This record gives sequence, structure tokens and C-alpha cells, in this order.
Amino acid sequence: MPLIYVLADMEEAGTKIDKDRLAELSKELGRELETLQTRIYAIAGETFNINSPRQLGKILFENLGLKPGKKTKTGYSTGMDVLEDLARTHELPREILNYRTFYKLKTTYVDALPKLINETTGRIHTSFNQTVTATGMLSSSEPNMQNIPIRGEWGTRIREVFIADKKCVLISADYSQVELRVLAHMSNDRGLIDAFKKDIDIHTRTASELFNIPAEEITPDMRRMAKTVNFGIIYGISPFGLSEALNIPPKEAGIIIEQYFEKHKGVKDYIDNTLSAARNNGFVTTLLGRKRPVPEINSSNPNIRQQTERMAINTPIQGTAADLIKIAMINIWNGLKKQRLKTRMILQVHDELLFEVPENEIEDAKKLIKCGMENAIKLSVPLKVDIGAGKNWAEAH
DNA sequence: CCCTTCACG
DNA sequence: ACGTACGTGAAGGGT
Repeated sequence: MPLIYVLADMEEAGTKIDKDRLAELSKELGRELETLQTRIYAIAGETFNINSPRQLGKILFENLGLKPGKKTKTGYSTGMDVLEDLARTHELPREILNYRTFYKLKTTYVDALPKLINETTGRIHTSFNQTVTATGMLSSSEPNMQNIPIRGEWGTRIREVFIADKKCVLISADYSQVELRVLAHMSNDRGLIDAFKKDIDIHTRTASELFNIPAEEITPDMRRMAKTVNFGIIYGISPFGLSEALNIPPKEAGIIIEQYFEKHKGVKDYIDNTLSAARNNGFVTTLLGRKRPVPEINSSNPNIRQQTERMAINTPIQGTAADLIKIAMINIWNGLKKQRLKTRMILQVHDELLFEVPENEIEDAKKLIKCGMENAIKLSVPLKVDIGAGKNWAEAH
């Protein structure tokens, strides 16, 4: 439980934010949304509540006669993957997706964050919750600082409003491929261990194995597919899940999975052993002994059973990565105290730590952080940390 | 208060 | 024949 002092300090420190810049972004998003709304009503031929999946479903599938891909319990699905498919045959779904992106950014982040600025400190103080998740990860609420946008132009623009205090910089340090490294260790898979020891690009290497061609000939698209496969392994892969993610037939996805396990017998054995242990014990454990009960592992309902099997495969990996960064946080927090540094840990985002660092401490802090993270636990493969500094969160990355 | 959707790792 | 990728939190709609 020594982590609790670290979390308390992080919450108390908070994060500085550029309120004026947020107000500008809000205006700009408001204008974008108005334009999109006008365009959407023109295409639809009528006005409606774009934020209502029900009303939108009526427009798309009844008025315009588009083919409903999937259904939900309550009606037509209008989720991202459905609209992405429809966008190939009609211009409305693309505009809806654009609208939703901007609406999300405006309401969930740009307009919500200023309301949570503490009047005394002028900063945002999230809550880090230690007793919420089933895997041992932290969660963050009011606001959730672990799902701040990062992708695309607007992700960058939003991260730029998280800034360092006067005479300080932000330092961001994140683990590279930590879950796959944990898998390499726990499965003792020769191929994975070899790749990480040699610091080879893991997705390119997987692509090379799956497509049976040299790494130099791997295209970005092949690498993207391999990356999806690697994530899939950690999630407890299934042909259906992979086929959905890659937009290919389940049969092909099944062949790819077989290919993977053919090249990674260690991973295959590890998964089999994890599942049989789960069936015998009724729980799974992380490397450090954290347990998660999986009472439904022997359920007679195949859906529930398979879902539990995916949990049982994922939890030891995700949970070990969570344990690992928690140890790093405690070590770094102790190190900062011992060295009498004013550097403050301010955020944890699962595999990333963010610090506010006085300019004269940058070199010392970098050394301490990188070292603390890379040596949190001794694994059979090295842990790798990427670290950067900047005046805002976007620059620090 | 549940459902759907979508932001992040 | 069925229906899923793992883990979170927040906003808005609709009952």
C-alpha cells in the first residue's frame, strides 16, 4: 500500500492547464460543429438530433434505405465500425463520424476541463482510484486524465493545453511494448525473447513471420496487420475478434492465428497452461501474485466461458504490467525524496508517467525516472523506456 | 438509471 | 446458429 502516498502527492500536485487556449479551442470546435450540422441536415433532408442513435438510425436505415450492418438490443447500431462501412456507399455517414469526433472533443474535454480547475491552485486535480479495476490497473476520474485525446491534429492541440509551471518542463516517460515484453517473460517464448533482447521492431518481426518474407520487404500495411495480431494475442485472440479488427473473413483470421502459434510455441503453451490453471484454481495470477477470480471459467454457456477465457489470458499480462509500473512509481517517488529534488510526479497513464520538473533538475530527473522504470522488475527481457521533455504534454511526448 | 458511443492504454 | 477482441470513465439520449 505504499503507493497510496505517491497517489496522494500526485492528486495534490495536479496539472497546470492553459484555460484561455481551451476557450479558443472551444470556439473553433463550435464553428466546425455548426458547419457540419448544416451539411448533415441538408443531406438528410430534415433536422434531427444527431446525437440520438435512435433518430440517426431512422434517418440512415429507414429514410435513406441504407443497409443496417449490426443491431443492438434497442435497435440499429450506428457505432463507428458500422458508419465506417456505410461511408463507402453514402456521404452522410462520414459527416456523422466527423461530427461525432468534434462533439466528443468539445463536450468531454475542451468544455469539461475548465469547470474542474481548482480555484485555489488554478490546476486540475484528478482522482486516482486504486480499488476499481479487476486487473490491478489504476483508474482516474473527475476528470479522467487517462483518456485525454492524443491522436490526430486535435489530439495534439488538446495535449498542448497541459503545460508546465513557471521555470519547469514536463517530462513524459513511457514503456515501450511493455505488455508484449511481459508476455515474452511469462511465456518464455524463444522468438519473443530473442526479438526484445536484440531490440528488433516487434510488429515488423511478427509480420515477417506471418507473411514469410524478409523484414525489409514488409509494407506499412503488413506491419499494421501484425500489430493487430500482437494486440490480439494479449487480448485472448479469437478468429472472430481478429476478423472484425482486420476486416477480413474469420477463416483467414483463423489461419493467421494458427501461423502465429506455429512460430510461437512458447506463447501457445503459456496460454494453454494459464487456462488449465484457471480451470483448476478458479483464479489467475500476475507475476507478483495478484489474483483475479474467474468463477465463470467452466460455465456451460459457451459465450460466457469464452469471454472468461479471454479475461484469464489478458489479466496476468495486463495486471503484471500494472504491478510493474506501480513499483516504478514507488521507487521513483522515494528517489526524488532522497535526492531532495523538487520534481513532482503528476500523472500515470498505464504505461506512461508524467512529471513536472524544474529546469535545473532535468538531467537528474531524467536519469532517475528512466532508471526507476527500467529496473522496476528484473525480467528475462530488457524493459525499454522512451523519455522526452517539453513545455507541454504534446511536446514532452 | 440503463444504453450507446467513443476517448485512452 | 450464436456473438467477442482486454481494461477503463464520461457524455448524451431516452425511459
